[in-house]
Amino acid sequence: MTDHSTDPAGEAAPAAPAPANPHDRLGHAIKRAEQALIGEKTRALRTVDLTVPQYVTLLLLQQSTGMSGAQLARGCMVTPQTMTTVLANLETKGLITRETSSVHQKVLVARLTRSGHALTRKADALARGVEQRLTDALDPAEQAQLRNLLDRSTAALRGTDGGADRGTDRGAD
Amino acid sequence: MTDHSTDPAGEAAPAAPAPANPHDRLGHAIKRAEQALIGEKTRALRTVDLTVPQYVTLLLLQQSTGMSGAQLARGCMVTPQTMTTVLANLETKGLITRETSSVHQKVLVARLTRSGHALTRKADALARGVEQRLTDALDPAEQAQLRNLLDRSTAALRGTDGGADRGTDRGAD
DNA sequence: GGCGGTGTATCAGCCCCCTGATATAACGTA
DNA sequence: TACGTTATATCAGGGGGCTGATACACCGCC
Repeated sequence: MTDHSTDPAGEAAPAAPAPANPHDRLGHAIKRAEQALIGEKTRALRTVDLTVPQYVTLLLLQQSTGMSGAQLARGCMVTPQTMTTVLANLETKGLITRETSSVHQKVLVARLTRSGHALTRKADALARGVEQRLTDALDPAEQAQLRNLLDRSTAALRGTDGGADRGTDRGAD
Repeated sequence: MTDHSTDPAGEAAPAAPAPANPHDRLGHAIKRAEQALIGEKTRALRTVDLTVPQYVTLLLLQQSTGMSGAQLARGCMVTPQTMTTVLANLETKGLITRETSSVHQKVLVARLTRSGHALTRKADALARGVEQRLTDALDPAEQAQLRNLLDRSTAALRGTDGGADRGTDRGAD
């Protein structure tokens, strides 16, 4: 949209609408990168009518079929409740089937259907395309550097010093 | 928690529950860092009964009062629809007031109330505490490096070469 | 003066994600 | 065998985010 200088809420905003952030937080850069990543992936996957969580779940199932909902939740780093709805949506689409485990009456294991396999391959190609933009923009040394810095940031954020528990420990990837 | 080796869905999962990811994507590191960041901020802000989007909105209003919903949406990088619900929740809490702009009948401008100002200061202190963990873990050179790599990643992801529009162009921060 | 484009706000519907609570199945141990 | 622990799945409720669609106000142009 470029920008519109009409600014109809004019009676305030003494400086600019987005003034130079006094706390130009490093966290903001992380957030923007993640937002760009998930946004582009969402756009790419929309062409096959999949959301990002749905795609990640399918990918996990392609790698090792017959996982339970709880396993998938851990693998996708979401709560079991969230995975329940994702799986329900995937089943509605006919991409997976769920049946009780042969070794545990309570467990529902999920498997890709034929069309689920096909769509997963298509979706993965699309998602890799987005990821490719990252690896194209950074040389291998920079990629390693970025990964290192991010991992250290993650560790620092997750406390390890705070002492308190992490609530639902979904971080135990 | 830790891990349980029972693995009741056993009839599948030929390898481990979370097999070494064949595509050990860089994007995953970004996602994890952002998830840790927002998770810790959420935890910190819960003590003052605020969500992250609510806090960001308050912070924007503190910096320049009287912004419209659309301006706030752009500043927070969310859609106007989302901002509508955030503002409604903030108004219910008595932290902001909204009134029609003097220059545009259609526009509702938001202002912090007295308690809104007070809570924003408290919340900002909490959020800064989380951000502090980042700056403590990385020396200044590394921080600059991380910011640089993230910004380049964001730019690469957002295309600038893809040519297509970005859908709702909320990226115009 | 009428008209369309732009900006704004909001409703509706859907998905994701969380916390909290509940119910059931398998396992280990007394 | 009875009991408690663990893991599982699911329901209920709420916040947030998106797209799509609708409605109103302003502005500029004809």
